[in-house]
Amino acid sequence: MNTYAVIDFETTGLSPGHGARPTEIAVVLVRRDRIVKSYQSLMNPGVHIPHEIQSLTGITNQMVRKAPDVATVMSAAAEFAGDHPLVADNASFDRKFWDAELQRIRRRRHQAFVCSLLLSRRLFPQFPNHKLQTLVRSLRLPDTGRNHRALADAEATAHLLLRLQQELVRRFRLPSVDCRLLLSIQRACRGQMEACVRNHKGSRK
DNA sequence: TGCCAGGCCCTCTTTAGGGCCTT
Repeated sequence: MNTYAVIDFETTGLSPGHGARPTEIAVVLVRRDRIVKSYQSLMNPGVHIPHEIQSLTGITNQMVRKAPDVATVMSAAAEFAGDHPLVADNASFDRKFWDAELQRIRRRRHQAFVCSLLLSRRLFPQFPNHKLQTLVRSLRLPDTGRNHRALADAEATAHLLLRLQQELVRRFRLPSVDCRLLLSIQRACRGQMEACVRNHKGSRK
C-alpha cells in the first residue's frame, strides 16, 4: 500500500544542535489519493519559547506548560507514523528534529524522507517562490487553517504531495508514482527529471 | 566578547558566496 506519513514540527528555534526543541507535531497519513488519518499534539519543550516564535506560531509558553513532555509525544508520533515513508516541506528541517528527538528516546528512523519543497522546485520552477503558503495559493490547494500550526501545515503539505503526484502522472503519463520515483526526482539535478522518469519506467518493465 | 542552522540551489562558480526555506 502506497502510504505516506506527512509530518510538521513547530519548534522553539531552527536547530536542535543549538538547543531548540519541538513544541507541536502533526502526522498526517496519506493513502492513495486522500488523507486517511491524522495525529496532532502540543508538547512541553522544557525550554523557553522566544517571543518572536510565539508571535509566528501562536504557541505560547502558557499553552505548552501543561502539555505532555516531548518524549511522550514523540513516542506516540513515531508509533503513528510507523514504517511509512516520511514527507515534510523542507524536510532537512523536520528530519533534524525527528532524528534528534527519536535519539533522545533511544529510537531510530528506518524510513526515507521525501521533501515537498525540493519536488516543488523541480516541477514548478516558474513560481515566484516555493514557500508552502505560496504553493497552496498558486496550486489552489484546500485552505487547511492557520499556517505555522503543525496540523494545518502538515495537511497543506499532504495536499501538496497529492498534487505533485498528480502532476507527475499527468506530465509523464505514468500509471502511478511511488516513493522511489519521488526520492529519485528530488535528488536529481535541474534538467534531469525526465531522465529519472525514463529510468523509472525502464526499471518497471 | 561576540557569534551562533544547515541543506539545497544558482551563478558574475567550481580554490565561493549568497539566496531560499523551515521555526
